[in-house]
Amino acid sequence: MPSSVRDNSVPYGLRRNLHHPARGGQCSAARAPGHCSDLCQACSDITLLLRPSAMVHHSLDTAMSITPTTTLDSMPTTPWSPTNSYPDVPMVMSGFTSRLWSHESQPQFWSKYQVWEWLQQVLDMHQIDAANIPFQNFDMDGHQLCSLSYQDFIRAAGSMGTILFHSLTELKWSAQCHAEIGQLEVKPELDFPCPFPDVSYPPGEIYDPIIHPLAPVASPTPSSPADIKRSYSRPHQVRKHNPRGTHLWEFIRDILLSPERNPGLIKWEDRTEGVFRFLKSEAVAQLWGKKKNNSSMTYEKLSRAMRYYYKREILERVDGRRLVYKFGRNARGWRESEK
DNA sequence: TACTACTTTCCTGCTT
DNA sequence: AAAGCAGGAAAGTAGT
Repeated sequence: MPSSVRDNSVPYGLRRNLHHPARGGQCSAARAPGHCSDLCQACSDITLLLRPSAMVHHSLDTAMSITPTTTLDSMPTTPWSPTNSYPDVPMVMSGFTSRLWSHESQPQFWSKYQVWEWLQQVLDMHQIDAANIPFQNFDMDGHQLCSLSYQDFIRAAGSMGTILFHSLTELKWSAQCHAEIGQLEVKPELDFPCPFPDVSYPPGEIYDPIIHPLAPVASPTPSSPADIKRSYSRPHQVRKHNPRGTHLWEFIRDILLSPERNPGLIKWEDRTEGVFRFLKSEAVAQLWGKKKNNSSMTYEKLSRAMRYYYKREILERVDGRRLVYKFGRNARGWRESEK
């Protein structure tokens, strides 16, 4: 239908139902967040994602006082990584329990070794040369690390201090989010004041795995601190310019690779085969819309874009399963071996 | 400015 | 009945 004859004064969801009488009554809030007086699932999901302020303040107040249970010399029994911190289990909000956010994933409980791992992974994520960070200044465990102020980070790591502080803050935030997520009061709020003035996102902005790629997913875990230092010897790498910004499939991929920042949105169905499923389809669409500054983004539109990827073999069809997609031969960066 | 790649919007028909 | 999938068509957006 030519756009000239489209009735754009009527929301598409309603227009569609007008054209499609079988579709009356779907929640239009998913298509127009903030305009729904009754809570629907999508609104609730978004709220959970966008409303961390209370949790964060609580996190900052209380996290520091937690007594570490690890010693300086204790070594982790398992490598610290988002993948093994988050087993492939359903991660819907309501079912999110503390077993998915174990002590070893909380910065407060890190050993000295884990602090170094974190340093390495932040550097990997930002492709920063290790020479930029004086490791001797971070010869401490997680409890001590968490007690550092922003200024302490600046003193310890110079310009890198901001990145490190930012990363640690997010991890503490995540830890607290996950600890409290089950008790979280659900309200239809879409904006929140940024809790970290020194490292703030723009007002109302939510975590974006592309803009803020702080989740440590970049590299294999070294077997020792010595390996960590050796791995830093490579020259500083420059990110490949992506003139179009992040594509949808990359956005989806990065959510999958950073589940601790977007719990319960998308989950791997088959990690090895690249099969994944949307758990909160409208929430993902809202997140994508937020990134594209498009408040009217819906899963319906997002899924159309996803279907275009079939032709380009960035995605493959998964027949007979709703909300399930599979990375295709032209998708890059999702395999564990590619990290 | 034109071209291009990619995404978004709208739609119908169908399936789950 | 509602939600999701498939895919055509066209418009919008942004980089070159």
